[in-house]
Amino acid sequence: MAEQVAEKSASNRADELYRLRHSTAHIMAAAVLEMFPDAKLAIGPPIKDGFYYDFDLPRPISTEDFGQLRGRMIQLVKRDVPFEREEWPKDKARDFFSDQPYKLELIDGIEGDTVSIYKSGPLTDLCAGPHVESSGVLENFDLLKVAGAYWRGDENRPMLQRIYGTAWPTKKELDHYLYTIEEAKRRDHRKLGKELNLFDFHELSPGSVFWKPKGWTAYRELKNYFRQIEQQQGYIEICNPSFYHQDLFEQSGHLEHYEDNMFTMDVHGQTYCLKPMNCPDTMLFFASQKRSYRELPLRVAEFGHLHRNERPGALGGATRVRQFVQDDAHIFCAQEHLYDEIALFLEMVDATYGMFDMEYELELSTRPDEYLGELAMWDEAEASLKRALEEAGKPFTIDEGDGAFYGPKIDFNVLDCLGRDWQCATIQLDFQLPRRFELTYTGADNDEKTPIVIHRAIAGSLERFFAILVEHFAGVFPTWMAPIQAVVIPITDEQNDYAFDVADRLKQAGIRVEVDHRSEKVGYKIRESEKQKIPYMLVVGGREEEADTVALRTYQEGRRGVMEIDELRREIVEKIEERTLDVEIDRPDLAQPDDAAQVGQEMEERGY
RNA sequence: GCCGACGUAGCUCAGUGGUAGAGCAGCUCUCUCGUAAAGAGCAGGUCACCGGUUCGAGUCCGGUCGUCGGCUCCA
Repeated sequence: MAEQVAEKSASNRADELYRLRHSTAHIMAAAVLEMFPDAKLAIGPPIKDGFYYDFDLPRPISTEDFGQLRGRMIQLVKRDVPFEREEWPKDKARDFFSDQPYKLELIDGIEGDTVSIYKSGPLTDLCAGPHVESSGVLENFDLLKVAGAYWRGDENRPMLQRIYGTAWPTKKELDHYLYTIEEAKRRDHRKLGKELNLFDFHELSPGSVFWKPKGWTAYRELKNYFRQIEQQQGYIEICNPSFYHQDLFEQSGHLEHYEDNMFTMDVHGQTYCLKPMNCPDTMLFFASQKRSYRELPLRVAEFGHLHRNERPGALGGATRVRQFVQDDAHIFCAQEHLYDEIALFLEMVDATYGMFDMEYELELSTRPDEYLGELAMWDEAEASLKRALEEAGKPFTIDEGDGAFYGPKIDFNVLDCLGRDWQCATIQLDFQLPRRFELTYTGADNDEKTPIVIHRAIAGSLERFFAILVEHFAGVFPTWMAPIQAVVIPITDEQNDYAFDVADRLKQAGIRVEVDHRSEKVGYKIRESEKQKIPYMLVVGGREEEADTVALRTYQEGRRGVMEIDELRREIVEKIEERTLDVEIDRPDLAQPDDAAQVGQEMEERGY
């Protein structure tokens, strides 16, 4: 019952935001028409957090035009122009929109003999509605950015200019939203990566991460974690080459489907390719010896370096790169292993994301219209996936028909600080690849059988996952991942020897510790350590040296007072060994006022 | 790849056609200091790259590369 009420109120809220944002889009279109009477209008829907409208304009528009555009919109809001709905026969609409080619195309796509029209001030627009009653309530908006967008999302059709804006019922919500945008920029992994000296980029290798010592240390810790849980779950790890004769990808089918994304090179008259995925060469591993049913399920991990030739405009930070490593593994198994393998993987994903306190969403994609393999196999595989999901007790959505032609899959999406969702973990069943490589194992009945392959990754791209973690933590790594876990700060040069002695004692326990022995004041060194987000700061002066202690300050808790070195060492070592999440995940900037996230999801589901 | 914006010192950024600037970081010296910035001095630039206009280009124009925001694609 309570749930129903909540649903209803979210619905009302979604309706309100829908009307508000959709109407603001119309007001913007009206203002654009005032500025550019020849503008051709495309579509202007509400979206999560705001709205956009696509235009075909006589000249490029830029944020420099926002002042004027905003001013004209405010005028329309102040005039409180009503939104009036009319129902027109299609012929009348075609006549009216005769110089608006995109509207004409939309009219042709609408069912029935009539279309609905909304008039608001100078704008008469083809629109299904609904809208607010009049524009007076639309005062809490702002214009955000301009972007290019293809008409109907088709890259073969004209490129339009899209203006993005945001709109809220109250000034408070608008201000909060604008604040979240600023706050999100502050924790952008590209900015933090530079400030914390984690990684770099260089134009001589676009789309590649240059790992610096600090970032590489944290990255290695992350990779070690994946190695460890895989090893605990009975995975074996291999390391194969990065480039292959193209025949490998001919056989796997990648050349046919993926060639545009592959780097190829001529080697003594033969064509070689950098591998874009680990699957084909893992097939070679399986085929490298005679296999028995006793070996199954065979879980083979490979942290291979992958190269994909992304289009220049698609690159971005460490989240979208040309070379990366996946925490990839392929499980060779029989039909009867499917359920257990899927269930085991769901546990691993949940444990990992839980360890980082990350939210994620699950989506099951089922058999597409064009598929390969036997129907019965598909049905059984999908049933296994569904049952594992249900028994894991996590909510999931089903995307019917969105599976790959070679098998169904589950995708796991996590949200980054900008609210973008990234596909990280994935588990895909594959009935085709083993056949293409003619893989077999000997069954208990001495028959040769074809295994099923499961592709799976928890982080997906380690580079991307690392970037998401940086944003998630706002640069404050838990102690086990921190590049420098402790810094010893002598108060004067007198304590330098003692400081190095303390550092040595911690180093012996495997703790990453440095001594800041520069001739600077304590305050200065503390400030530097705070800025570098070092979890443990150990101040040593005359008193500490005398008593063989340190004055402890931590990033999370501030001053903690004097501590014995053994006790401190135990505390840090335990956190490292347990991989304790000893940082607060600070999400105030991610929090939406009330239920905007739910509303956003609902709007998405309705196809707004 | 497409649309748009941007590219000046290691970093953050000033510089509207007439001698390339600041803060921080770096180096040297002084200070030896008790929990988020001590002081002084020095050094640091082919203004992304290529071409054009001009007596003269960081500045104007064209191209290339890169970065960013989107679109398309996607881990």
